Amino acid sequence: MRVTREKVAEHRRTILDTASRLFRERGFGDVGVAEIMQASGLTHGAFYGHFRSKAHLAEEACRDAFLKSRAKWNEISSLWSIIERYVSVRHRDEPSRGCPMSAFGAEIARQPEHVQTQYADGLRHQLGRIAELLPPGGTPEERHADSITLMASMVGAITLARGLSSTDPALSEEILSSVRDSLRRHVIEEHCTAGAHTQPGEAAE
Amino acid sequence: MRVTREKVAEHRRTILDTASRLFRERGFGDVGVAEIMQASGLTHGAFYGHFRSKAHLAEEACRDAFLKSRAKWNEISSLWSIIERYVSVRHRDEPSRGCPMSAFGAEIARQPEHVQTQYADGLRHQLGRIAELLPPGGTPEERHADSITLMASMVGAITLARGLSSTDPALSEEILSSVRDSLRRHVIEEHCTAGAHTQPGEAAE
DNA sequence: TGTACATCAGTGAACGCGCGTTCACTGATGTAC
DNA sequence: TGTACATCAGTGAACGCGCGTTCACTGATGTAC
Repeated sequence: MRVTREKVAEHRRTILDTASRLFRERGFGDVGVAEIMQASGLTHGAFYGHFRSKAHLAEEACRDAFLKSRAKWNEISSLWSIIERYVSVRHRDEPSRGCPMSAFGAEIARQPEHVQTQYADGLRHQLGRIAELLPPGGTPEERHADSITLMASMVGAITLARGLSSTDPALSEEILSSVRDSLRRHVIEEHCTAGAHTQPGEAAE
Repeated sequence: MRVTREKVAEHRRTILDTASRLFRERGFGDVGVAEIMQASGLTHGAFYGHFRSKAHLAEEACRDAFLKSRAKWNEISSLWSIIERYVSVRHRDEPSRGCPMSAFGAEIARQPEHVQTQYADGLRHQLGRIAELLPPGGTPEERHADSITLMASMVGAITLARGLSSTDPALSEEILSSVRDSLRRHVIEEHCTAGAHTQPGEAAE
């Protein structure tokens, strides 16, 4: 049965939100069109009125996940706050609401190129945001390189911590705290004029 | 037709090698039993004479991938050599012969628990090996924490670099070189007595 | 060492199942008068 | 504003396909004499 134009737009957004969430939680391959539609309160047949294919949905869902991530990061005004929230037990346990880079992991490299393009765009934006929040100092190239190493540490920490959360929760949390502490020291020592060159143990909050 | 006992053992090893390679290259979900058997020179029906199920093969393949990785790391006697080889274009482009941690990424957390257990065991061994190679100094806890942060950086770098290698190869290589340089500075400056406290730019090879 | 037979690794057809996708149909919405 | 009809979003059965797994069968291997 036909529905209002407003409902159509609403359904499309719901499908996109649901897909963005489920794909991050369980990957592109393990989530089917039927499941996404059912979780969106519709039947699978209606899917192709909204999206041309599952691959096209994956592309838009990837873009959507990065947009949501960007919105969060733009609301946070300090680098340490981003690190603290990213490298956390909460983020580890909620991939469906978390960063697409950590959620998609190795799988993104096996997706169609138009999906990978969304990933690349999103990643560049996140790196830019980190560079903005990096304490002043250094050339643009150095700041860019610092953003990259910081991002890699955060993604690696979440990836490893998630892989261990069921079978070795103690080591999983240790990974998060070790990387978090290391990044705190790094950000505070190397860039903040106030706390520069203090010993790791005495680093100020 | 029946084959010799030697052939049986050889077939099992071939299946395991092939699976270990294909799973790392394309993930557990995207590689089927039939494909593994065909690549091993057998028909799919023979599979269940060697393994109880695909999940059991996944467990053994995960274990096998870590054993191969450990063997490589044990042959390398310096931390910088491990970093240099791990955070490289070559490793990025050959996941099938590379580190299972970077290859499995987020997917490992969705595998059966007995597969995740192999992952946890393997990860602990790799961390131990890094701790052994870390320059002397610091408490065991500090050395353990250092191993973790180093491992996280390496895994994050390869994961991100692989996700970008098709759509933004320049940034992909930049990720590898930035993280590699950062780790070289970190390892040399903070631990090596000879090169301690030199400026990043003048750090010795 | 040679023969007769039991064992069993490998083959390939077949199983049920869930996947992405298509399509004839339904009935409420949007539109023309 | 009210009526008649064309439009089209959503439904659910059906499509071909590949998946993991099973099984009757084959024929070379291993073994008992």
